[in-house]
Amino acid sequence: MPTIKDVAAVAGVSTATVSRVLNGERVREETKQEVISAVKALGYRPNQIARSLKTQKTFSVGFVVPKFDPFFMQVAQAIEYVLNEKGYSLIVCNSDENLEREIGRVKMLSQQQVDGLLVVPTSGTASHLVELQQKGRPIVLVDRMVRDMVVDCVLVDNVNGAYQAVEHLVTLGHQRIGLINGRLEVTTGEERYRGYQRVFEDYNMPVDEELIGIGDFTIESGYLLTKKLLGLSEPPTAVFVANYEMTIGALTAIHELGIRMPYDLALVGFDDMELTRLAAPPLTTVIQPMREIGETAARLLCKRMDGDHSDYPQMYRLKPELAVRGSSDPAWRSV
Amino acid sequence: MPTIKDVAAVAGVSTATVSRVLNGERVREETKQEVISAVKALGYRPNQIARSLKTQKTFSVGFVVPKFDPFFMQVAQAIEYVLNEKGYSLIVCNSDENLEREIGRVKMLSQQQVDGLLVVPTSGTASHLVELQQKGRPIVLVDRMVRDMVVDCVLVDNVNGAYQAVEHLVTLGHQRIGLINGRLEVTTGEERYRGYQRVFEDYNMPVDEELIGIGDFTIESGYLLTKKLLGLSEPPTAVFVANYEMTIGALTAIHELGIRMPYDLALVGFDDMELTRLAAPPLTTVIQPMREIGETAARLLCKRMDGDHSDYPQMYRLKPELAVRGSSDPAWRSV
DNA sequence: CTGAAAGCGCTAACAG
DNA sequence: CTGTTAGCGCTTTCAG
Repeated sequence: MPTIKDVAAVAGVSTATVSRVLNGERVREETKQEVISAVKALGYRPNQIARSLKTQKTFSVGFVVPKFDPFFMQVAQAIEYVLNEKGYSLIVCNSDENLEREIGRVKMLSQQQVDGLLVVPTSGTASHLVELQQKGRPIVLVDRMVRDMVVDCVLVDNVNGAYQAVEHLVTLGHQRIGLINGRLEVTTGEERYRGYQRVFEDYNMPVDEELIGIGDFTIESGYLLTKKLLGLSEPPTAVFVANYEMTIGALTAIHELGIRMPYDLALVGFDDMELTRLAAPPLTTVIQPMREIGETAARLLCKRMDGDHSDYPQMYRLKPELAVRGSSDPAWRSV
Repeated sequence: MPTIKDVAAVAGVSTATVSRVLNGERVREETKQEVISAVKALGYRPNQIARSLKTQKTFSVGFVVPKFDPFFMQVAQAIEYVLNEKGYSLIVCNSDENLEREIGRVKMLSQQQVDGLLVVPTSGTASHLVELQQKGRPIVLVDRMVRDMVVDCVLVDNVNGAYQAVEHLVTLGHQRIGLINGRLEVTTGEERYRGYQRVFEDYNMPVDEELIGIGDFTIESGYLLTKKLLGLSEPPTAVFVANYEMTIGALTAIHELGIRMPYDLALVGFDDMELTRLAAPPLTTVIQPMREIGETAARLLCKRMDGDHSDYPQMYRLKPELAVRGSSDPAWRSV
């Protein structure tokens, strides 16, 4: 691999001049051309590592997700797109919904000297993030928050999303409405739970604790909790499932039990993936703006990496939207 | 951020000694302890960039995918897992099924000095990859091949997968079998096409070109091609759809047209995602071993990065498996 | 076993 | 406008 020295030698100039040409600084047109042809002749490409060491800028950012699932990957795609526009590359890491691993990944990214970090935190603990932050690396939390940390974040209004979902079920006349949710330490879990509760408050209905299932946002746990709820002596007539993976699990259980939606059970799920419209019947879901989440987070991070610290800390609360379809509404008809 | 110098100063030793401790070389136990406590006291973390510059090893590898879709992300997850075990981090890039972008991403990764590269090539052109390869960077192609390049690759036996799918349909008595496929320049497209053809050869049946739809592996094109096939004066009685995204598109069209599977139309799709078992009826699909693809590719790359060039070039052809379910087989019953 | 010193490839003052 | 020079933070001979 040729270095800047080789280029300088071939072009008959100093390395400084080559560097200037490479970085678009003013250089006499003639010498510039010589440098350029030397670069071409050698097939030279600047070594980003060396550049980074000097400039303290790596043009890479990390994104730590709890899972490579469709939701986070859609967000990742949007992030990657925005970042690449600005010359950054994205290092995607999987924390596996496990704090130990999350800490490991963050540490690794930190040592790789990423210019910024996007994290979907696995739990409420934040010390490893705070540490990084204090070293001056911009961090933006995505989709989930942590307590005890002042930090930029891009979130969805989960309370509102859950509220819309459950209120919709109430409006349809349901009283016994089950909730299938993830761990409450995860802010999305806690917020969706709050949205659920709030509907009961507002409509002055009692909450039956028996109908509240707490799992871990996986397909498996959605499946198990649904089975459990439907096996109660007085099963719910409607269920709200608080994320995509659990929705898949719930559907599996429902299919298995031969339960017909929306007649035997009305269901509102979460996230608008392909599955949603293709299921039979099509699923009523709370749609999260995945693309917008990613773009917003990436732009905010870029702003911070550019040294613009205005309005810190900034918190976005993007609005989810309820799409009513056949799984909840007997009157629903395809367009 | 403290540097190795600071640690050396605090510990009262030279930077060389600190480096030795950090890298596990033999150092007198006593001095070692002093270094360790200095490291802790300062919260020191080695700068991977500086280390990389010296050692010519970045402990990062790139993965270029045509899309952040479920199939590639499952593969990515497996890759990430294996790589992280060995201390590497994974930079995931999206070529958007576009050669220009692919070249851009590869160039970026090359400048980031990744230690190795995993690529799902967008097209048959390979010059940008050959170039990198000649610079001594290990490359492993994943899922797709390119012509005119001697390179390690981890592929699926697509001919066989398609063959199984189509033969299954023939066995069920179908004669007019549609094919919904991606571009033939993409090797997976070409191979699945060949598997389709081969069944017709082997069973001595004529291929009706009218029933062959060539799209681009997207949901949209799966949708359009399905509509087109089903709108023929003599529509097929069965369809084989050659990837997951197109399968989703096909299902959308089928639902829209109110066609009942498997009675009006038998369908075999590709890839075993959640959707598969939850669709009504459950989908017969060709299952690709996504996890194995990722693990195999990652291990092979690691081997190359470790300097082991035995059996070069190595080509894996992992075996897909046909899962027969209700969308093709009237006799199918859920377990 | 440890330290001094060179240098990985590049950029950025500072001179000229 | 261009060259010289001094590092960025780390590893690695080579001496001691």
